[in-house]
Amino acid sequence: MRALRHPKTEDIELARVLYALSDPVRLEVVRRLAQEGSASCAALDCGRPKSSMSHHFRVLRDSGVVSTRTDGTAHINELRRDELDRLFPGLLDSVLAVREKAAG
Amino acid sequence: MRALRHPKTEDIELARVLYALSDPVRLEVVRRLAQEGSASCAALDCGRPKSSMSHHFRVLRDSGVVSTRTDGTAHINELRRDELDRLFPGLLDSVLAVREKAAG
DNA sequence: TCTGTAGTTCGATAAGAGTCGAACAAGAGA
DNA sequence: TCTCTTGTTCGACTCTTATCGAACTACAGA
Repeated sequence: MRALRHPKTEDIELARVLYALSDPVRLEVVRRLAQEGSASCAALDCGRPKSSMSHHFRVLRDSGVVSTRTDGTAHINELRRDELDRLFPGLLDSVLAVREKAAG
Repeated sequence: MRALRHPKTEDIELARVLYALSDPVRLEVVRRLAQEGSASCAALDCGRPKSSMSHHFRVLRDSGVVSTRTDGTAHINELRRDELDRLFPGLLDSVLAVREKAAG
C-alpha cells in the first residue's frame, strides 16, 4: 500500500490534535488504544464500515495522534504518546481520565 | 437582547469542548481570557468582523467553555474555569500551557 | 427621542467533514 | 497464480461550519 503520512513531531499542531479528538468515534479509538497499547483497524471498528474507519484513522494519523505500522496486511495503530506528552504535557492524560456519564 | 444559552455544568461534553478549542481563532480567545480574566467581545476580536466573532463566541458558549454576562451593551466573557477543571481536570491547563512556535 | 455603541441574527456562499458502497491495492498462504 | 484478508481510495451525498455584509435589537447618554 501507499506510504502512510505521519507528521514530524515538530509539525504536530495543538488545534489539529484537539480537532482529531473532538469526534466521539475517534475519541473511543484513542481510549481503546490507550488501554490496549496497539491494535489493528479492524479490531477498533466501532460497528462502522471500514471506509468510515479508514477516514477516522487518517484524521488521527494526519494530526499526529496515532502512528500506523504495517504488519502483513494489517495496519497496527498506536498512540504517539511520548511525543504528545512532550509537546502537550498532560493533555492526553486529562482526556483519557474523563469518565463521561452514560447517555440517557 | 435574547437570553444567552449556557449549558448546565453536567451537560458539558468533552468532545464538544475539544471541538470548540480546535479552532485557531477560538483558541486565541481562550488564551486571552485566561490571561485577562474577562473581556468583552469587542476587546477580543481577532481582526474579524463582529458577525464572525459572534459565531465563535456562540460556539464557545454552547460548548460550555465560556460564560457571557451582560453589562450595559457589552457582553463580558470569561472562562468557566472552575467547572471545566472539575469536569476535565488538567485539560484547560495543558491547553493553555502550550507555547506554539511562530508560523514560518 | 435621537444617536451611538455592542452584539446578535439572517442570508448567502464556499469549504470541509462524516458516511457508506464499490473498486482497488498489497501482503499471506495454499 | 488464485483467493482471502485488511485497509485505502474514489465518488456521491448530506450536513456542518467558517466567513462576511446587512439588518436588527438593546442599552446608554445627550
